[in-house]
Amino acid sequence: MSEQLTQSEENYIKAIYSLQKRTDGPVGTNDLAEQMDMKASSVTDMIKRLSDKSLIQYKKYKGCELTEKGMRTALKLIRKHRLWETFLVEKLSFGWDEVHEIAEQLEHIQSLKLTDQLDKFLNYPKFDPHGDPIPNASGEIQHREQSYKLNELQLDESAVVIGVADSSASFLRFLDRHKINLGSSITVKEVYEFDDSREILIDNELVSLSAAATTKITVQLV
Amino acid sequence: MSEQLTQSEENYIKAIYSLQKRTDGPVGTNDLAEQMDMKASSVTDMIKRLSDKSLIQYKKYKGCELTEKGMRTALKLIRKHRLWETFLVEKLSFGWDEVHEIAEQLEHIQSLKLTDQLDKFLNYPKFDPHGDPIPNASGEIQHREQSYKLNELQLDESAVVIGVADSSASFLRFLDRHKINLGSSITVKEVYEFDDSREILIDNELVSLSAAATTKITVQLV
DNA sequence: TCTTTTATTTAGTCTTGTCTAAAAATAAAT
DNA sequence: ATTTATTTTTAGACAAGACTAAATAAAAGA
Repeated sequence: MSEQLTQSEENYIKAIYSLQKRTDGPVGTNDLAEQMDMKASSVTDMIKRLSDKSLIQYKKYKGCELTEKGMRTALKLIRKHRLWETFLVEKLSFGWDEVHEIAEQLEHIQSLKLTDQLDKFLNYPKFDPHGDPIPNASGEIQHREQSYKLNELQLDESAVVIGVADSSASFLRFLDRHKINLGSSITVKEVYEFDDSREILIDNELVSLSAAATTKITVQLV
Repeated sequence: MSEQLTQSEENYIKAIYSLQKRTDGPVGTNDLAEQMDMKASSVTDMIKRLSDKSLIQYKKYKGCELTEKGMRTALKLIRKHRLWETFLVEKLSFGWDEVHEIAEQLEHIQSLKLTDQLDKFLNYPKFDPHGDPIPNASGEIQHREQSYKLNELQLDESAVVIGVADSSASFLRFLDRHKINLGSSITVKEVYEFDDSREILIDNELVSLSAAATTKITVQLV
């Protein structure tokens, strides 16, 4: 059925997926090159290979887009990545800032059964440790109800943390040190207009968060 | 400290380790080529690379042997392989005939912490699902007490199965179908001299095993 | 010992995936 | 609309890791 892809090909597919989702429309060679941390010429080469395998649709100078097949491939990879991250955090007690790199390797392991058994072992989680949805075995993604960024909340509104918009190790460590986790309940206790920073009540403790921080924290009203 | 090896290099190291253990002495290029399912010329190339990285000691036309450093590398790989096999069987309910291939991929994942956390999660197992010893974090292997092959047992002797000398899927399926597992208690109820086959009592059931089968089953007397 | 066989290495080619430098196409600006 | 700037592609090179075919060293036999 699906011919084996190299790790490199898989990485390109994932990058195209995420750029495509972000900008909605064809992905440019330079943007892809930046995302992959590679030179544009290398990207052109790979784009041709992926196009030959009909994983993407590609017109010279016009950027590329995932085909249906490419989309399925991307979702499988994302599924694996997020399941492994969940495993690492929940079963092997890794911090959520430590798992990305390792999951980046684990997502390339080839075995449908492995993925599905892992899913079962973790009890079919719907969201990973960063709050991102995990596609199920058919590639379907469970979408969240209306969510907000923490900086959109007004005085005295309460919410629960469901995700982060920045998975850099530095930001995740920042959250850890402020005891902010997935599932944490928070209440806005003060909004300072001059810099849009907020005082947040979390676990009976008051912390002050800059706008730079609150724009990266996704919450759902309660 | 230890520079990153490619998967290919790691596979060669493992193959050299196992041949070296089997024959005790320098490993010939052709033997290695056969083990790796590759051509001798390719092996010569790789041997040079590994020698440059001082993982093996190599004299032209004289075969190769792992250095201390190469030995440590091999033991780390074997540790990872066997821990993953244990994980797959014990936590993800794989059959012991299904795990080798997947562990072959998982053993290349780079993260010391991952390996050690996995070890802890599995409660520091000393032996893998095939009865092979798992090196600890320092590369030390716990050796078994005196063990025998099942074909060496005489009438009415009892023992417990601790390993197999053939990990082919076909043989492991054979064991599964005869309900022979690691830890199974067995008693020899009959020895037929003409073909050296045996009747074995296992779980209150009598099964007949050919010499071909019994020579591949490792047991410890009880 | 000389010769034949076998094991090993060398030389040269191929593919994948990267690069640099240069050319060509598209987009932006005057 | 013509020039300038940007983006993308092409051409050619290189390293890793495999191959085939040919050469050479070592081992075995007569």
